[in-house]
Amino acid sequence: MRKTTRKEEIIKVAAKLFKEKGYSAVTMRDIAKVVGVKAASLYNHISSKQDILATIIISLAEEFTEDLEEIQLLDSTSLEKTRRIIMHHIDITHRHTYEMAALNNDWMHLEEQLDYYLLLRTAYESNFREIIIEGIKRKEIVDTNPEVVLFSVLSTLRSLYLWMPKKEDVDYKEIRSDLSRVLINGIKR
Amino acid sequence: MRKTTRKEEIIKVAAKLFKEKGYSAVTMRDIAKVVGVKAASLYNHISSKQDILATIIISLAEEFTEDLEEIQLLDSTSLEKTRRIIMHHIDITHRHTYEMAALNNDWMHLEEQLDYYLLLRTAYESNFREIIIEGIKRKEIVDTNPEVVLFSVLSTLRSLYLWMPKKEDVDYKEIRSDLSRVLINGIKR
DNA sequence: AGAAAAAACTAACAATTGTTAGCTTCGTTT
DNA sequence: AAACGAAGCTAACAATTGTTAGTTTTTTCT
Repeated sequence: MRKTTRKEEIIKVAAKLFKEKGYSAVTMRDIAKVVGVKAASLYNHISSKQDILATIIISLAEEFTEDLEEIQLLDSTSLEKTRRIIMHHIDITHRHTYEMAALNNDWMHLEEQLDYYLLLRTAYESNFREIIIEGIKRKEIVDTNPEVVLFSVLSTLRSLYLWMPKKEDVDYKEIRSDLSRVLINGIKR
Repeated sequence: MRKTTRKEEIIKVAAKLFKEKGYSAVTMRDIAKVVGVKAASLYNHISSKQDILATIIISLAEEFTEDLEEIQLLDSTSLEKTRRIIMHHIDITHRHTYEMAALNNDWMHLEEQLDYYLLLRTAYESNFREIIIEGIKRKEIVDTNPEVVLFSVLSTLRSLYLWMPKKEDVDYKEIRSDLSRVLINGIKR
């Protein structure tokens, strides 16, 4: 049982608020109020508002990158690799629901780290696209514009954070199996 | 050929900026600069920043509502109704790409009109859900949690605005047929 | 051409923003 | 008990925000 530091608490609170109103609409005073502290006190733990955003987004983006690199090395069919990407995506979203909102909606407010983030994102999409193209070649995946296949899967996964928390009544593993089935059905040949 | 009024121009420029940075991060001075005018001059045409946002979101939400009500009255299978919803959604996004971003990301910044917007959205989702449930009953749609089916389709459609403008090279009608095929494949029995 | 209306401008406002400086309080270690 | 560092506080700052008032320019209509 790790004890969460104040810094981690601030970042978690910030992520939750960013999800509700977006980075720009959240003030340091908003974050401080939820943490139970004055705004100036936050600066004993973090160096800037921008720093909070970058921490949230970059660590999440790196987790996605690592997962995908691992999957690429597997000796599996393209469809199986795609299924694993979907599963990982659902798992990460389940663990980091608020952070996913920032990743999706507030990345353009990154400053120093913007280029690095875009690099990670582009690489992720390229690698996923390659898997899909390979799957189409091997006749595992339906012969449709690969861009459309990539988009239809990825956009659903990326929106999952909006929907995940509302459905705690529905079992998480049930969602995972139902959703991956629907997504795979859409693209398998 | 209707001549676009200054008010319409302001709203269009605002929508484009809202898409790029989000409502909260866009200032009246940003909008004014693109229009080619001083910020104070905007107020000869619109009554507030909030008014711009509400105009964008509510008119789009009402268009979705009207389309869906029309589809509900049709004497078709559930799968055919779903196919039409998908087509309409793609068409609207094609015509109002920037506005879709505000609808998706900035609705929470509505004030007076927030409740009305939520009413429209809830009704839209309920009506769509009913069509899906009916389709599952009639064994046209795969027997999966209807919430998952609804979400997987709707989240892809709602993200389309992010992707539509990049792919002007791909023919719009080709996207429409490819994407609707993938989505329908995912859910049909 | 001249009047009226529409739309632009300048200047300013009150509020809110992220952040810093300097000081105090608390818990821990010696 | 004394000393120290971590983490809180108050007060303030310079910049930016949406918006208004008052004035001037431009367009429209007779």
